[in-house]
Amino acid sequence: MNISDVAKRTGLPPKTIRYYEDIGLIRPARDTNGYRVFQDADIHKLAFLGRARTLGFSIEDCRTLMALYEDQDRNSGDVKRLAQEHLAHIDEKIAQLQSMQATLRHLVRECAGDNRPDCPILRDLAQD
Amino acid sequence: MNISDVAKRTGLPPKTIRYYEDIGLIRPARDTNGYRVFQDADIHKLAFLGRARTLGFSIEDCRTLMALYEDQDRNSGDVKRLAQEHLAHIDEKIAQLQSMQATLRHLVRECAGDNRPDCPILRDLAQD
DNA sequence: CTTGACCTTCCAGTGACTGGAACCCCTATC
DNA sequence: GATAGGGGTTCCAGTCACTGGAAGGTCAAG
Repeated sequence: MNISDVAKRTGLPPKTIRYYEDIGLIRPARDTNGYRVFQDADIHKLAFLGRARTLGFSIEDCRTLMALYEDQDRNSGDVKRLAQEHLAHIDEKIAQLQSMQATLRHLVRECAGDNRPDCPILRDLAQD
Repeated sequence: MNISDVAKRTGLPPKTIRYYEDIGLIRPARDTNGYRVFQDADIHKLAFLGRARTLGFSIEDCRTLMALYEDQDRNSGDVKRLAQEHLAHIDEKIAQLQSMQATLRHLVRECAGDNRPDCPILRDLAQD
């Protein structure tokens, strides 16, 4: 299979697939003309990576997760720890964003949003 | 005032303050020795920028907000629109993160996290 | 006069792609 | 056989908002 077919199958853009090869996450074979040839195993790996990325794991986490996936002697504890750390990270980000959200919602509600210059949002930013 | 004092006062690292000058957000004066000399107005601007950044506004948004702040003839509607767009962005991010959070929480709960290889997290990623 | 803490500029790296240029390959059609 | 198009390839630069580090100038204290 060529790269654009794989892109359709996995939902990953060709550029991203090439990038993943670049950084050593996959190693597709090559045809005599230099084109990448993807086997089922490559597609499986890319799907795995895509799913891990949509769950927000970093590329380095993905690398680790793939290694664990391929290691028959892994400990599920290692996977769980990674996932828990990532989850903690996400919890933190959500909290930060929610704090921004609350402040912004409040300010937006206060602001008339008309053609006059008076603006509670700017007043807040300037901390009057 | 020198840069490290300003850093303490505003909570922004010296590197960031220099960067903000680089991209034209501030224009501090210079001493004869080449050192930056910060006036109250500069510090005020930096505080404004710092606050806007903690609310998650992009640098370009900050530039626009500062311009609006300094424009006596502004319309608060322009400020409000910017804030609303940004808020929508944040809402979206939160929703994404919460979806990841829900999935990860579930998977982490399912995973034994012991020394055996069986792992629901990896099973999910591989979409068995 | 030296030490150490400032300050300066400039360059490179971060993460995870993404856009674009320049070029090769393959098939179909005129 | 020429050409058009739709693939593929590599490589370089840019994104965003800093951050680290090197190399060097400046200043106050002892």
